[in-house]
Amino acid sequence: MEITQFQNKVFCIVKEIPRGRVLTYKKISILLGNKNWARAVGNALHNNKDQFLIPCYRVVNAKGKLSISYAFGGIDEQKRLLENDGIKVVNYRVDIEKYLM
DNA sequence: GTTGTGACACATT
DNA sequence: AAATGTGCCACAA
Repeated sequence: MEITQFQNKVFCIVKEIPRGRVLTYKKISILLGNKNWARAVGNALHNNKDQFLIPCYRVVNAKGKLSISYAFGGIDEQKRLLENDGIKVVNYRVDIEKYLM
C-alpha cells in the first residue's frame, strides 16, 4: 500500500490530535496550506485503514457534525470513541468552539 | 487525458 | 431550516 505525500501529511496531523480535542476538515486543510483541500482530506482519511494509528474519529466537518460514512464501527462507534475521550456528543455533533484544537 | 466520485465548505435558493 | 448549486482537490477507473 503506497501512501502519497498528501495522505502522509494528513495522517501526520490527525495523529497528533491530543485526547479530548477535535479537528475539522477545514482546519486540517488550512494547516496543510490550502483551505480548499478539505475534500481531499476526507478522501485521505477514507483510505486510511488504521483506526488505532489514526484517530480519525476526532475529525468532524465545519459544523462539528460527525461523518456519516465513517469507515469503522459506524457513526455510533465514532460517537462512543469521542465520548470516551471526554468529548460531549449531542445529536452526533460536538462543540467545536470548545474542543477544537 | 478525461470523467466520475467523495469522510468538505460556502453561497444561494 | 433544508435542499441545491458551485468551487476545490486527490484518487480510481
